[in-house]
Amino acid sequence: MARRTGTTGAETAQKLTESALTLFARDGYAAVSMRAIAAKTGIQAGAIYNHFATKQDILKHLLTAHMEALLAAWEAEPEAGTQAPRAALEAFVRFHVRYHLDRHREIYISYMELRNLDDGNFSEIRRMRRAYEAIPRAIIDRGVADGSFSVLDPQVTTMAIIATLNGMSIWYKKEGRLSLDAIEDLHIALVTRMVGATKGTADV
Amino acid sequence: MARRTGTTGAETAQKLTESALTLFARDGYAAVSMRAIAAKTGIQAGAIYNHFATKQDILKHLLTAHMEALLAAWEAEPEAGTQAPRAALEAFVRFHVRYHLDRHREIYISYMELRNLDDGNFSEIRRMRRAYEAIPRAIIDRGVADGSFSVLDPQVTTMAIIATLNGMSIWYKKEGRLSLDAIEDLHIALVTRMVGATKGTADV
Amino acid sequence: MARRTGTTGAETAQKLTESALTLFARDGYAAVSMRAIAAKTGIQAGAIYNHFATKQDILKHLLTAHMEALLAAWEAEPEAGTQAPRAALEAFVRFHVRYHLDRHREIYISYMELRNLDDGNFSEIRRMRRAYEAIPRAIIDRGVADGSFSVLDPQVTTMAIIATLNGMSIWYKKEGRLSLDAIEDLHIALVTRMVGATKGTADV
Amino acid sequence: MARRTGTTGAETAQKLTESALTLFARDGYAAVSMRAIAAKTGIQAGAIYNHFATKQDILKHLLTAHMEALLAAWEAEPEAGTQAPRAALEAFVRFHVRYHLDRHREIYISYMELRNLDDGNFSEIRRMRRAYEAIPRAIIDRGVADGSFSVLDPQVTTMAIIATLNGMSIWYKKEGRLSLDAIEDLHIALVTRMVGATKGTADV
DNA sequence: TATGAATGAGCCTTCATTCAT
DNA sequence: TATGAATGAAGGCTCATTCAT
Repeated sequence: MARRTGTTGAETAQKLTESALTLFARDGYAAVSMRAIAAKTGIQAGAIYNHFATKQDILKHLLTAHMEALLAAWEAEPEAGTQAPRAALEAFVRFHVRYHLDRHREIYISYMELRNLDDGNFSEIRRMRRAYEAIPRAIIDRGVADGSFSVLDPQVTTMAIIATLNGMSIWYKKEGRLSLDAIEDLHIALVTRMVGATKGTADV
Repeated sequence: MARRTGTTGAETAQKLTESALTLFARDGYAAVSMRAIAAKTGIQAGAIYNHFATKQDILKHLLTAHMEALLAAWEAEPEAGTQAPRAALEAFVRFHVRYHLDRHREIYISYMELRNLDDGNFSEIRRMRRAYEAIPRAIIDRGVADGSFSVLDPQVTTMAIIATLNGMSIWYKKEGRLSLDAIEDLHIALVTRMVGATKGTADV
Repeated sequence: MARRTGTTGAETAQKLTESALTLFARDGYAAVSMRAIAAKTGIQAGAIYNHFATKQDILKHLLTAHMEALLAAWEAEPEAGTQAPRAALEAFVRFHVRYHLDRHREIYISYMELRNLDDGNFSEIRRMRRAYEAIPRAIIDRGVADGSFSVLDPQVTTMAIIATLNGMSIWYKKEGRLSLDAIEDLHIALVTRMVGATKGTADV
Repeated sequence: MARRTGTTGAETAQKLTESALTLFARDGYAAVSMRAIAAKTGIQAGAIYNHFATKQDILKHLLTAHMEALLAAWEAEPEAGTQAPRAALEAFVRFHVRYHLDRHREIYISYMELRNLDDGNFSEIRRMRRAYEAIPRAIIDRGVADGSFSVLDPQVTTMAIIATLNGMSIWYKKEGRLSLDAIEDLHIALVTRMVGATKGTADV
């Protein structure tokens, strides 16, 4: 029939992305049907196409929006990237932990659904992901350069830090044993050790 | 329309698991069709059912076989778990790195396809995975107890180590910049730092 | 790829039941494919699922609709069940013959496809069938009670009458040797004899 | 592998027909797979083809064997067809009831699975069935000719008798309310009435 | 914008049958 | 004769997508 009174296209689109995010994270992109997304949203499958051209577009939108917001959020951090390496790394860890606290689903599909992106979309997301990974890498490089850090291999160390932080973003539950503050402190300590920080405030 | 001369069932079953492993790792369980597995194996889709009852069974077999072999391999390690914490952790890292060197696909699907397992199968795999994760955890606990290690939280540290090692297992390519020996050394160093090892031979 | 101009869902559903009825009656439920039903209806197989959830549902619908209509038609008969036994039995035979005249297929699948119903559906149809068979049984009981009929066993007599009438419904063809009136008269005579009617108008 | 010691082909073939008879009667020809027949027999599906060329052949064999045995059994009846109409009809009913007592399955598939026969097989079975139906028809004709019976239409009466007897063969259970003798007597009485027998012993 | 009906492709699985062993 | 592995076709059903309304 027609639009239900009081709803707007933007609202529907927003609800659709929310539904898709939940379902993709829970069941995986390939296992989620357009009908399932529509049902969770309270509309029929055909109506999705008023908002997204394809199922692929929904995934792309989810991942792009997440990465863009993530990068923008880091940019918005006060003094992002301007601090001394030790403080910068600590700030990055804190930022990552806090930013992903309510974004389990986003970070999960960001790593699980990459292979379901079409080539072009994949490249775009990979570019953004690399931009994000470049943040800790740059901090490490600066730390190595000024002697704050001592690492055997900056790239491997970066990968290990990213893996540790992403892993945590997935398993961490607010209701769990550890508070957010504790999680932050633990990971700052871990990361500090991984880079072989030799001086500064947060020594563990 | 019958068996081709010279073939046996065991051969076909083996080829099927190999095909499925490759395809599941590349495209994901849900995106791989029985026809695709059959085609890669050189048979018709229907013939798969002489070897596996369902598509789900193939996945289960792949994951179970991998986890069983992994646990058995660790058990077969000389002095597994009997060494001092520092040496034991080093041995574990070395084992993990070497064991997974040619098993990108297995470790990948072990983490990516868990959600595609039926409930019963999922529980079984999770149990085995926890058994594997208990290995570094036990080493850490021993190290904390005897003062070899200093960690803020043994569980979080274990998770971080697992995440680091698994991440590496996925991105590492033999033809890449780093040799296997280098990868081993780098990760031993990283993990040693993560546990705050305070004494012993492998200090970095 | 969408609805063809001028068609409606109700029309398609109606055509589907008609197609299924014909095919089930001719080839049997198990031997008829959804594709065959769709083809006879002029749509693709997948479109059937906009109207029926499963193949089983089509069969259930066919049988339920038939039995409901049959029972409702008897209820709608003037003086249904209020006449004297002899007249009531005659009315029932006449009703059965006339009602099934154009319903060869319905009565055929009602007896042939019962075993292809799922348990729940089977029970429901059996209940309705028993309600229909209770009609002649009640008449016979009344006739026995008031001395109009003389039967050795009311239940066996009822079964024999039902078998006779259903058999006729299946082999009778309008274009055949016998007119509808003749068929009616012949079966009234047969049934009258079967119940050992001892008095009344329709004596043969 | 090879033949299991102590079994012969004839034994296997016999067990196969028994399995098929049970399964066809219970689930219908189309719903029974060669694998199901093999499993019930204790062999693999492929081995069936040492005994029957096709699934269709099994059905044909079942129906042909049943009809041949039925006709032969009637031929073997003492004085078959030589008695006076009244006695002959009584003998036929008695024969039919007794012969089918342990042959629910045979008579059931004889009526249910006709449509699953290929054209040639169908014709052959129909010919035999007609030969069987000709038996009561001939008796009726003789009875009408000599004044023992009074029927409005011999063909319709024959069909009604066949329908009554077949129906009984299907619903009758040995453990039920009625003994075999009672069933015989009841049906002799019913059939006697249906043909309007005017004189003779078995008057009811 | 949304619905509901349709398409055409594809999916997992089953099946009758064949044949090397 | 029997097994076990294979084929090729088909079956019920789902799906992304389209489009008249």
